Amino acid sequence: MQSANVVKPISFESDLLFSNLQQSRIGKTHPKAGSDESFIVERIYKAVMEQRLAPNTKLSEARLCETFGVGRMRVRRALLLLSSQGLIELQSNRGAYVACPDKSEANDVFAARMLIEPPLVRQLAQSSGDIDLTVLIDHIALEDAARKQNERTEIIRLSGEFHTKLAQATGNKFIYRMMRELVTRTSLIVGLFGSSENASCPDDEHSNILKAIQSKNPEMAEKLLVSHLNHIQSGLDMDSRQEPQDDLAAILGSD
Amino acid sequence: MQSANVVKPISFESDLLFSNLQQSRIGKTHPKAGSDESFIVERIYKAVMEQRLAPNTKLSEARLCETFGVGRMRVRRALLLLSSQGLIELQSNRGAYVACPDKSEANDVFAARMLIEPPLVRQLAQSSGDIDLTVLIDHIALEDAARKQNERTEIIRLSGEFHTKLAQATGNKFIYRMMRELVTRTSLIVGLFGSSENASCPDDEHSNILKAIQSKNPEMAEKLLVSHLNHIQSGLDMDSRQEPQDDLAAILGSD
DNA sequence: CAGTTCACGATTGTTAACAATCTATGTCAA
DNA sequence: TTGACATAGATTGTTAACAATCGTGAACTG
Repeated sequence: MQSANVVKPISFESDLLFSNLQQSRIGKTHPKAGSDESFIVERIYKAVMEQRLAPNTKLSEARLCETFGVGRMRVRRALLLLSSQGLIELQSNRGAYVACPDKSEANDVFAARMLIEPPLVRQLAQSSGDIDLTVLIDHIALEDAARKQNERTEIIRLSGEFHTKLAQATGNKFIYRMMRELVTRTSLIVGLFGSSENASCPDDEHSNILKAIQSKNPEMAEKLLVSHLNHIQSGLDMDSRQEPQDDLAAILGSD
Repeated sequence: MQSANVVKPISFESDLLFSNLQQSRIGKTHPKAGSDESFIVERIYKAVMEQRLAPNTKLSEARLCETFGVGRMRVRRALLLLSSQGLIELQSNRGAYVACPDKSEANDVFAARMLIEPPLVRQLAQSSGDIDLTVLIDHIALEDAARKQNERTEIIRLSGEFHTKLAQATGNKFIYRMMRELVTRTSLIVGLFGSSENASCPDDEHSNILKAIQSKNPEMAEKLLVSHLNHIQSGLDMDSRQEPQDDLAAILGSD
């Protein structure tokens, strides 16, 4: 039938989600969860972090099935997990849509980050001795490299992931999960309310924060982080939000 | 058999989960998620909060199906959600078990709470004017009432929920979710490592914290909360953990 | 008697067909 | 032309049968 059809209708699977499908085959024998739909979650998570999956984009089951080559069950499980993380929203009998935070939610996200991250970096700076900071050091290197090569999506994602890795450096699973959720949501917000310039964090602010931590200066680390978060937030225009492209725009845009 | 045994080891379905099944029928027309398995999640969440569902208890699909009178699909969705919140653990081809935190996880939970809750109550105390504290005031009343009536499970649950309601008072969805997860986990931990006396928080500490918030005294509020958390944690004996009862003990105990 | 193997029952994982719901198109009437 | 209505297609929700896996206990062997 339509098997020979080269239509290649849309963007989001091949462009956004198919990229490097093989790599996740490696960690197959997870000692963890029931089945392995985690790679679907990871792929979509990554696409959101890189601001390629725009808010309100529809994620239809059938399309995800053929995209990832799995049955509907796996896809539905993945969608349920993503919705529980707040990355997507499930509408009854209507399908799954990438979450589209509003002004109020955006404020909540930054308020939550303002509550958590300052004491977090302060603590990191205090106990800098017995904590492994190589993750962060390596990460700064990755950011620099991506910036040099001008890889936009990579820069955006790494820019956000620096903050999750701050949490990861504490070695505390719960703090890590919380930050991960907040950072992901921030990425959606910046994509919605931000201009293209400040899609990523300013060049050396991350590096300065890390230096403050390394030199065991809690006050400085906290101060730099607070002003960093303020930079991000003030770069947003909460009122003039660019209308979230619904699925039509996203799909038709790729022909 | 041992039904007369005072131990009341409990069958988890009738005693723990069936109680007031009807009430959740009310909020049927949720504007939200795909289907309504949320009442299953809520019921199990509540049972964990009240320390009636012991860690490592097996939650078999078939039993949950007949308990809640729903199909396997709903149950599996509910289990997946619960596992994503960390309340239960899904083992491949083996089923779902109530999460059983170890020493290290317990430390992480308290570390995370020490990071988040102090700035949280501090903030509440600072902006006490424009924030609705009636939730907390009402809650204290509930706690007192439950204590007077000596309703053990109620006391335990309310004791934990005070902290989630502190977060709820901020009006910030994300802070609320984080605290809820941490408090739930704390409940599991206290059930595992705590003695029966300190299963609930000391009588008036919650009340004092609330008073400090109402009188807009951030320093006092934070100080009281920190010592409160320390009380809880120091009441635990991390080394002599009572062996978690597996499903056999729980299920067979009810015949 | 101890240890291993095999087979059975029970439980979970998967699939595919079916049912219900929504969206879009086309028709008809005002 | 515009609006409402009805029908058809597509999409999601549900169910039940089937497949795979695990735990247990009996039988067998050394």
